[in-house]
Amino acid sequence: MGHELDVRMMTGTLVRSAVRTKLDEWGIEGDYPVLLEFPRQEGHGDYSTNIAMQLARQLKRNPREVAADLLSAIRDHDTGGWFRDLGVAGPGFINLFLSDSAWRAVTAAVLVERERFGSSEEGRGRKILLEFVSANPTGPLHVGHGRGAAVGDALGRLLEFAGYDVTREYYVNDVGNQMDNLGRSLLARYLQLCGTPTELPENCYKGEYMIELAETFRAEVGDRYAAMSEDEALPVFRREASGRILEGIAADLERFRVSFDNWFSEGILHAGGLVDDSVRELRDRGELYESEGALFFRSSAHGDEKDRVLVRADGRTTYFAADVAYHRDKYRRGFDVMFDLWGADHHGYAPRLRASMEGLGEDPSRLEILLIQFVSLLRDGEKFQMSTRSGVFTTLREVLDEVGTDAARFFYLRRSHNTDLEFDLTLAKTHSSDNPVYYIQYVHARICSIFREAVARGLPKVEVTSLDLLSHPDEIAVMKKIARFPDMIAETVRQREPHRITFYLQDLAQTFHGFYNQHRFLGETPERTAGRLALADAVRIVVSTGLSLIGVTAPEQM
RNA sequence: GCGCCCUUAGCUCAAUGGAUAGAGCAUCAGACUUCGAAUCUGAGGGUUGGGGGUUCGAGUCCCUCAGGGCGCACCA
Repeated sequence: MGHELDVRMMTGTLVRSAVRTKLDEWGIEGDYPVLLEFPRQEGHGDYSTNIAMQLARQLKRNPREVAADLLSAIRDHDTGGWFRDLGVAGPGFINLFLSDSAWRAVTAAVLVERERFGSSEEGRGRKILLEFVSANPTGPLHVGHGRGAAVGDALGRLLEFAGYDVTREYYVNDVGNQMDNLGRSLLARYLQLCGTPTELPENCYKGEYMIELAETFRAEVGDRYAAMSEDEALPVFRREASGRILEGIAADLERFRVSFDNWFSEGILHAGGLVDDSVRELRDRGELYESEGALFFRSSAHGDEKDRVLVRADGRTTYFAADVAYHRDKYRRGFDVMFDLWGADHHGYAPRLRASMEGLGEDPSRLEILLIQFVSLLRDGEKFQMSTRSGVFTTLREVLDEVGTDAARFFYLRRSHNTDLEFDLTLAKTHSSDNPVYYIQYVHARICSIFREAVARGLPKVEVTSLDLLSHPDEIAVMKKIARFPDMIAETVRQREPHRITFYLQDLAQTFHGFYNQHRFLGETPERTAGRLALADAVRIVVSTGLSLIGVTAPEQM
C-alpha cells in the first residue's frame, strides 16, 4: 500500500541500517529498537532518535560520542540525499532533518494513492468482532449511547482502514425481567388510553415515549386487548414494545450513520440452548459448585473478587450466564480479537466476564473491553444531568435534531473515550469559526471552491510532477502535516483512540487556513499555480479521508 | 470500606518516558478592490491538585494524601 513512500518508515529504515552497521562494528549482538520521535520544537529536527542514549549505557561511553559515531554512519548510508541535515543535540539525541524532496515524495504518494493514503495491511485480514451500543430495547438511545456509537463506529472504520476484517454487532437484551416490566408498562399506558383506569406497575418505564408507543399501537389495533387478561395480553405487549423500540433505535443509528452487520438476540441464545451448553461446559471443567441452592462459577479463581451465580435457586439462569454463552459463541465464531464497548458504569463486570472465558479455556486477552466514560451536556455554559430512572433524559435523537449528525459525531470524538466528556450543545450547533467541525469541513469546501475556479479559468488538471516546483517553507510545512497522517492512523489504531483523528484534522486545518491567507493558489506563475493546486488536492484528499474515518461528511460547499 | 476512571492556562482540552508543557474558546490589538472572512496575524495568561520515589530525563511510571465521577445483586 505504497509504504515505500511512508516517510517515517523510509527514515526509520535508513537509520536502522546505519545503526546496525555500527552495532556489527562494535560487536554488539541483539536488536535495539530505533524509535523515531517527533520533536516538539522545529529546531530539533523533523524526527529524532534517542538510540545513542539507549546504547551508551551498554557501551559505557558518552552518549554524545555514540551519537556522533551513529550520525556519521547515517550520513554514509544516505546516498540518496534523504536528509537535509543531521545533528547531535542535548544529552545525545540525533536530530534528523529531511530534505524537501522527501516531503514532496510523500505528498506525491497522496495524489497517487488517493483515499487509500494512510491505509495499511497491518491487520492482515484478521477477523475482529466489534460489539457496541447494545442498548437494551427498553427506551430510545440517549446521549451516552451516542458516544458509544460514535466511538465504536469510528473504531470499526479505522480497523478496516488498517486492514482488519471487521464485523459490527449489536447485542439485543430481549429477555428477562426488564422485558416483562416493559410489556406491563406499555399495557398500562394502553389501558389508560382505552379508558380503563390503570395504575403504573412497579419498576415501570415512565418515559414519555411509552405513551407515544401506546398511542401508535392503539391506533393500529383498537381497543381489542383491553378486555383480555394480563397473562394473555402481556406477550403481545412485550413483543410490540421491544420490537418497536428497537426499530426506533435502528432508525436513530442509521441517521447517525452507524450500521451493524448483526443484531444478536439474547432470546435466541436461550432458545438455542447455548446458555445451558456453556453452563454444562463450565460444570464439566470443574468450574462450578452449588451453594444455597444456586449454581456458582468460581470466578474468584480467575481474578474476580468473588464467585458469581450462573443459575439461581429457582432454576432460572442469570444475565451473566447468558453473557458467558454469548461471549463463548463469539470465540466459537472464529474471531481473532473481540471488542466490547461498554458504558463505564459496567466496569466492575469486566473481571467476571474475562474469568468466565478463562474458565472455558479461552484466551481472555483476545477480549478487549473498552470503557466509554460518561457524557454530560452543556448548554449556554450550564451543565445539566440526565437520569434514566426517572425517564427524563436527553435522547440521541434530540441531539441530532439540534446539532446534526456531523457535529454530533465530531463532538463525541473530541475526547479520549477513557475520560468524561462534556458535550457543549451550544458550541456544537454554532455555525461559525468557533465550531471545529465546520472549521475542518471549510478546508475541504474551500479547496473545492479553488478547483471550481481553476476549472472556470481553464487551468490544466493536477499533475503529480507539479509538486517538484514547490520549495517555499510554508509549502513544505503543509507537506509535513500531510506526512503525519499515516503515523497518526497507526497510533490511533494501536491505542484504540479514534479521537486522535479530530486533533490531527484540526491541526491540519489550521496549517492550511494559515497558508491560504498568506499565499495564493491561482494567479501565480503557471508552474507555481500547478504546484500549489497539486498541494491543495493532497490536503483535500487527506481531510476527506480523515473525516470519513470518523463518519463526518466532507462537503464541496457550505 | 474495596475497585475502576479522572485532576494540566479563567473555560474545554493536547502532549508515543525526552529537549523551552501546547491548541481552541474567552480577553485585548490588528488583516477582506484578490482563489469563499465559516478565514488569518499578534499579545497576555502555568508551582501540570499536594508530597515522596524510580530514571541520564517524569504531566506521563510507582507509592501516598486530597478532591470529583462511577461501580461493588441469585437486576439487566
